[in-house]
Amino acid sequence: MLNSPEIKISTPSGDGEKPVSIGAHTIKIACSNCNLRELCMPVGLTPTEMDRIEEVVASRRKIKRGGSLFRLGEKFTNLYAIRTGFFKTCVTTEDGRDQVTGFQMAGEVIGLDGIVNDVHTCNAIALEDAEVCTMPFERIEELSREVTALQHHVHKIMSREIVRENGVMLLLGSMRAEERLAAFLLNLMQRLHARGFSQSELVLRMTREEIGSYMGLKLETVSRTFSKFVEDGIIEVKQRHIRVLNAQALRAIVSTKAGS
Amino acid sequence: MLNSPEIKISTPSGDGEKPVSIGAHTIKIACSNCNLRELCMPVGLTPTEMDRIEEVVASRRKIKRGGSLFRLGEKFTNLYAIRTGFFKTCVTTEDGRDQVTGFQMAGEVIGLDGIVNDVHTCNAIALEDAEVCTMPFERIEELSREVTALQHHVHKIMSREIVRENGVMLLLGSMRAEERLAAFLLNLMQRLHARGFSQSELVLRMTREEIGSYMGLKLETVSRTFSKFVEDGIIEVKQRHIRVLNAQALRAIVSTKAGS
DNA sequence: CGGGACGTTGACGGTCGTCAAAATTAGTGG
DNA sequence: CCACTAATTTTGACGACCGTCAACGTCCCG
Repeated sequence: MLNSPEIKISTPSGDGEKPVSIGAHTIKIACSNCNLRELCMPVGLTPTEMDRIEEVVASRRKIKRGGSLFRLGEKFTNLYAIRTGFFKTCVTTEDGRDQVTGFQMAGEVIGLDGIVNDVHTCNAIALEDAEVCTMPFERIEELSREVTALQHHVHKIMSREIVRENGVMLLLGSMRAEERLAAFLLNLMQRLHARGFSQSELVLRMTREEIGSYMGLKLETVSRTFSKFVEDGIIEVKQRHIRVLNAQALRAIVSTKAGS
Repeated sequence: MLNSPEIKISTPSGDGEKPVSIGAHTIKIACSNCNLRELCMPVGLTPTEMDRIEEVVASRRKIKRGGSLFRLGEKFTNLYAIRTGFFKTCVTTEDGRDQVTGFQMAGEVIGLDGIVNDVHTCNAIALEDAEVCTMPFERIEELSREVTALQHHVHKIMSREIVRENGVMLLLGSMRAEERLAAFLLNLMQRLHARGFSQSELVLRMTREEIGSYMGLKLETVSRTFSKFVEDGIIEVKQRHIRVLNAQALRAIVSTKAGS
């Protein structure tokens, strides 16, 4: 609902092979070695195609926690594949409104909003120290004219984002606070699990206020609702550490026809 | 906010050249003659490219009011360009929830949700008798490998949809009923105006309930809010006919920092 | 003319936002 | 390592906004 559920990589790993420093230089970027390739890249590529796609990945870039990958109004030139870390994207209006439009984690692609007008329409902020692969969009377009699998892949990534946003609209338009937050937790768990993390434990990288913004709620409501889940024995909360004791109960909350 | 605002075609027309029947057959589909081409098609094509793109448009299809163009769960094969008529797209869940995710009018492309998994994830329902151009997605992909302008165009259309949905999320997540409906009316007006219709008068093709679903409100709230706008002298309402008396007031309502 | 879909309006209540205060944690500099 | 401040979180009291339920009015179409 919040994210398409079919993503599941086969070789999960906590941190994976970092760009190891040998003396003064760093090992060449190599998607073929990257444990996230099944998330970022098309499957079933020939070695030749793989090589060519690696050329698209121009460089890596590190972002400190709180720093921005791109900002609203900046010229669009690159898409970014997240290697490590956690981002939020948010739109802001002149009158000071601010809306988190998504949270992105390793293996996800960020920056698609910039394509229409060659300008980014949202901010991408790192919620923890992060590293991204920079992919000049012009080169993606060039190469996807030649490598059909890449073309498909780009289309699917964009379509997936559209479908994800449809799910968020459903959530914002018709669910009550408990349902929204249950869906939110389930979605995070599912995505983290697909990356090899625990099914039941997770660490929130964002504040209650950011969760609230994403879910169309105030931070107090987020806090209260978490507290209620704790009372009901559904989760344990210790600051940003959350342990899900009863995932089935969360699923039941989401699919309760109430509210509407 | 609800739709990207930069679309503006230069040769608007009320109904345009329909597929005129001459005797038993219909005039060949010709994008080059279509008055909507500036909405559906890339600009600056060579005549050769234009010819090739016309081959992609396989056929036309008429949908009666209330009929569906595609349904949730159906196999995805085509994108559709709306020639005439008005559609809604909506997602439904097992537990009976229903959320309108967008309203589409002439010149807009519909069906992008199906690309990720080759299955449509929403329903597209005609709100009035409609006609669409059917564009097999495989052929779009083929041709956009060869015609760069088409490739750009496809990417922009998808990105535009992502940005539109970001706007809706902002609206659903942080605006109050009056703000939502003011934004809704302004958006419809802007899109209709770009198609050559009046700046100030519009006919709603959807029910209060459908507006409410899109905006995350109940139909009673929609009705009440319209009534309030009437009291305030901002609009006139006669059933589905709406005349905007004070667009500036609507804009002021949207950008009031109130609410969140 | 009559039935059904759609729209309007009122009364009432629930959910969630607002405001405020206190508790806990994180971050910073000595 | 500790003190101190800022940031985040929790909890409570209260009220506003909007949903719910209900009744009535209007339009459309056979």
